[in-house]
Amino acid sequence: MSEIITEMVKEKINEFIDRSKDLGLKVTPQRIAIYKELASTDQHPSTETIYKKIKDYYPNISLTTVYRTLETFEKLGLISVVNVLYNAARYDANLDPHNHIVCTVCKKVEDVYDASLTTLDISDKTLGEYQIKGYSILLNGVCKDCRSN
Amino acid sequence: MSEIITEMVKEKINEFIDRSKDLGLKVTPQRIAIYKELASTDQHPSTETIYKKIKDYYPNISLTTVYRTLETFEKLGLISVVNVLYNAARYDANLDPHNHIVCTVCKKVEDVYDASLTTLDISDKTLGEYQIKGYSILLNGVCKDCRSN
DNA sequence: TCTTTAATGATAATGATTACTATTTCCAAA
DNA sequence: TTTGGAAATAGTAATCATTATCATTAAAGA
Ligand SMILES: [Mn+2]
Ligand SMILES: [Mn+2]
Ligand SMILES: [Zn+2]
Ligand SMILES: [Zn+2]
Repeated sequence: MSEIITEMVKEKINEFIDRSKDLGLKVTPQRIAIYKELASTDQHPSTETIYKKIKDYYPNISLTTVYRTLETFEKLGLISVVNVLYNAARYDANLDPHNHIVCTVCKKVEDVYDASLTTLDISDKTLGEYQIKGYSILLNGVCKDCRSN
Repeated sequence: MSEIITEMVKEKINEFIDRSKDLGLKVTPQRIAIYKELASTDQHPSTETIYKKIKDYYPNISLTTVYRTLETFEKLGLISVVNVLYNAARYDANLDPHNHIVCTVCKKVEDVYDASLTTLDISDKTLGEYQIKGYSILLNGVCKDCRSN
């Protein structure tokens, strides 16, 4: 299992490197580390969380670099921001169509795959004044752990 | 028109006062001012914006009070938070079922009334592990002004 | 009116993010 | 393979939004 994940992550990193080159982004060890951490989890980590993980094996990476890099990746569409909480931004390297649910108690963010939520027809509905680009659905509830607490 | 809005707002304020009493909240001039500003607009203002408006006629109101009061109102369900941007929280006194669209350029937030978006069946779908409370849909696009720019 | 307790205002503290700048490093061209 | 220069990084200071603290004030029931 962990082997398979590692292989998948390796693939993703290679794709990431290719895309970086296409985009004219320099491929640095920091950027690879940041992308790798994000691609290795489905936890939607914050900047700080990613920073701490990398610190373990790359002790002199700068928090500033992590902030800047995540922002760069996001602007270029290499990753996405999961805008869920009112404090820290949470990131996601998974670009497959999906939505998220947040536990209102422990603030955990999990993926929700449901075709009926990713295929809403919003083209003509809504405000005619807007040129609609997309939408995101954020569900909220209480997770199993927090219910049994 | 402006007369009619004023009447509607007056009504809302009276309802707000009644609800406050029911909830055991003290009715203070600060609270009335904050609720009034929020009930008078469809712009989804931030704390800072509300604070500045009130300052004009109530110069010694404290920014802290505005923060604290909006949080109190939100916790009690008197208003809602529109979680759209990554910086400041935006509030809404309009509790009718509706969603929001953000202009990705100017960050304006507008209401979207569309029954098909407010009546999604999320009860059984999604993660069985969660006890679902609700959902919010955030559309994004470019507004008319920003397209003609 | 009096009393109690919640609410407020002033200010300090915190947490997340951004700005700045000197130094380093990627990488394309020679 | 070297090398020049632009891009990226690290370290630090600054900023912005929000929260904590605490002494003072005021709403509202007795
Ligand atoms: Mn996700
Ligand atoms: Mn609204
Ligand atoms: Zn939970
Ligand atoms: Zn706009």
